[in-house]
Amino acid sequence: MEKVEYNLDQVDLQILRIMQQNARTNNADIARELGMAPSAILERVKKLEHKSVILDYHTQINPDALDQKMLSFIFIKSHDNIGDQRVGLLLAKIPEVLEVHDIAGDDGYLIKVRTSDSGGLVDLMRNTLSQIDGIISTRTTIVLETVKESHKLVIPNS
Amino acid sequence: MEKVEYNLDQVDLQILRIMQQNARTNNADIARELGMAPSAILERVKKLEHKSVILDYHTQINPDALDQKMLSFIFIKSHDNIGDQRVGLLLAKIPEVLEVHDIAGDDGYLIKVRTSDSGGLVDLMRNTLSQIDGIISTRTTIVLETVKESHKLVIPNS
DNA sequence: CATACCAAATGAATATAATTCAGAATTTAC
DNA sequence: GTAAATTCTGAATTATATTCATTTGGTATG
Repeated sequence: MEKVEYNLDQVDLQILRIMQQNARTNNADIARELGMAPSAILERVKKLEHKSVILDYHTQINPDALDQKMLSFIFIKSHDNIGDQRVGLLLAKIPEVLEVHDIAGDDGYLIKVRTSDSGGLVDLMRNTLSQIDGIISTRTTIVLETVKESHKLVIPNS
Repeated sequence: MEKVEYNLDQVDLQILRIMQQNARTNNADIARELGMAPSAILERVKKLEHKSVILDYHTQINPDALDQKMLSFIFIKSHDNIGDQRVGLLLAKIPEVLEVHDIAGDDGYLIKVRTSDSGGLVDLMRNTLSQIDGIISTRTTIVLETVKESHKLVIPNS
């Protein structure tokens, strides 16, 4: 783990707040909102990108529109030891697997998976997960309905 | 549930693919890449927004930089009946609660929570969750490390 | 088939925004 | 305090967004 200093000031936080709300807000608008020159904002945004404060600009697409109506969470018990993430890294390579979290307690992972339907989930488990050596067991939780799905972090006021 | 036709053609899918990769890719670049006029792309993007195919443009911020190092998933058993989501909606209002999923089987919810540290999590559970009437029990899963966290859907080739 | 119709694309014109950079202002470190 | 570094401004240039009249292509219809 590297020690990194992020050192965000008030203006940085405001920029992040605006861009987290809408990643396509343009420089000029941000500048107007903060009462600064667009060039200053541009520099700051680039710096935030370089410092890996901003990781990505992402378009959230309606899963229904792409016929990915099914969401599931799967707990996976593995033979991975502490510090080893072989199984985790293999899971991460699967496109339908959106998230892979190494969790405490159970020497296992929690993964988030999107498929078209239950058939797609079964296929994934039969054809892909079963190919991964080191998986001991799985426990699947099916999402009936998503009430909230945000990626917006709480940005401190100061 | 409304019946909606999304009717995405090849060009739409390509646009989505590009924009999912980088939400800040500009119109002109997309147009160049697809060999079309920028104005045509603009129209399509606006239509995708109106049709709610594109839901949001979101900046993914490094949680460490905002001192939100702790990620947890909490299973919540509630008194909500089928079709009722009172507890779910209350959970959704909590800013630290990024996701709320109504899950099958347990008449409960799975929520994703980001806090600064374990103290922040304890605070949240003591001060906020405990205020919600109808929660029967909680089971917390702590994330040691996130191996993958993507929001990119699998976009079909055709 | 010809015609009308609709949806979507082009391309030119205009309005805005991004980007660069020199110089001024501010902050930081000693 | 002062030098060095950082950040800001504002003007100039380049590039992009946006609008819109016109064209194109597909499809239904008499």
